Amino acid sequence: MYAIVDANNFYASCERLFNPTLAKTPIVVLSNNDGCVIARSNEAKALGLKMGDPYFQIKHLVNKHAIKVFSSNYAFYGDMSNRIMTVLESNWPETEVYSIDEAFLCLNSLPQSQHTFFCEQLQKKVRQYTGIPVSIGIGPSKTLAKLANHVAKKQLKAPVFNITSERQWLQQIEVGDVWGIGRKWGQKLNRLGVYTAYDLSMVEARTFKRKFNVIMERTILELRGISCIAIEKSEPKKEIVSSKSFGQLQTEFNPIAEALSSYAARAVEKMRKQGSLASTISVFIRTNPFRKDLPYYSKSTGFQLINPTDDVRAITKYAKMCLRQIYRQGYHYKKVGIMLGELINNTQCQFNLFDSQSDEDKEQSDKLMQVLTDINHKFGRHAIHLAAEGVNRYQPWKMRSTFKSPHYTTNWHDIPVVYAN
DNA sequence: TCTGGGGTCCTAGGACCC
DNA sequence: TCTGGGGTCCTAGGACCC
Repeated sequence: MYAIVDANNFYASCERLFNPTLAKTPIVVLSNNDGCVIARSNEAKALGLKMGDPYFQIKHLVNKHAIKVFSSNYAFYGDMSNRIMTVLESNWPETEVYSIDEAFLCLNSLPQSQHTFFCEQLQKKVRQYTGIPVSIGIGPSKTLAKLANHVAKKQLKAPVFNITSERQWLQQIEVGDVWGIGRKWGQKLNRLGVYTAYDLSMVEARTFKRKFNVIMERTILELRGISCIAIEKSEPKKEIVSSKSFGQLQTEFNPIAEALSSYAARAVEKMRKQGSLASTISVFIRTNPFRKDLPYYSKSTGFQLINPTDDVRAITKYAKMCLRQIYRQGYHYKKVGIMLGELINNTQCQFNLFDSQSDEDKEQSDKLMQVLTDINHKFGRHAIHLAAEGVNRYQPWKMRSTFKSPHYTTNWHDIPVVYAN
């Protein structure tokens, strides 16, 4: 038996948390660069705003209905996420953090009769300790728990729903809303006469494995209540990507190299946090695919490192080498990014037989990197960085973030002040 | 003017091995 | 006429998730 805890309109709920006057106001949160809608409060959903709508296309609705708009504030959402996960983990041992706003619990060690009550208590506790409303779905497989959560939110408007003895709900759920069925598969299933979650649970699993793949077979079995996907403990990432669209299109090499250097630093930071070294590095660059009036260009390149490393100087140097290979003058670039791959544990590094780097070099690099990490941890990200990231205050490639809320919970200067009379 | 970022898994096909 | 059987590794592309 599984439960899935899923925050309601997570980013929108976070923005509301320190701004209670917005309790009834429609809210949307935009993606990086203030590009698309990625979160909506219930009021905004009711006004017909869709996930992924480009902001510039919905601006008229924003004005018409006085919708409150926020740029995404991941430092804030990430911190709220940690708080929620801490509440869950300290109240239940078998939890799996599944995404920034979701966690699975394995309930097998609790008697069936207590599942619903336990989750109701947990739901209240999260609300009380963090201020964020969550919904919990319960079922005999992860897929059914997700489905129960969907029913709780969309149909019942209830905080907790246990689908175990209420399987008739499967007939109410469109097959495209099933966890693991995306747009393409949803359409293909419709063409095969499968329209609801119930329909899918009744098809012959082996036939559909042939028509799709083994993931489809598992989803079918899971819908029947046969659990095929267990709780997974968090593994280190196998690859780490850092990329962003520019605030304005870029044509020159230098600002793009600056942006790339800053993403490289970000990628290294993430990689060092999980204790890995990169064995491969690749860089990609592309123009804006939506601009039909400008020539399109997209290219990537990369290479294998002889010595896996987590030294930001080395990785930045190699990244810029890659960029030099693929940069062409005359294009309007929209995005650049770096990918660190074949990550290995930094304690299991296999040294190269023909390694020219001495042990002292390595030791010094390790120490230097640790000092950088420590300084930035103490004085804030970016307190110290490579000059390659740029030293001018004006960075034309920086993303737009026009409507960003304060870092309420992660920055001393942004902590809200409350006056009591 | 304006359209996100970061991941994982699976399959097919080609190259290669004995 | 007829052309083995069994395997690994790599890559590209497509699908999915949040």
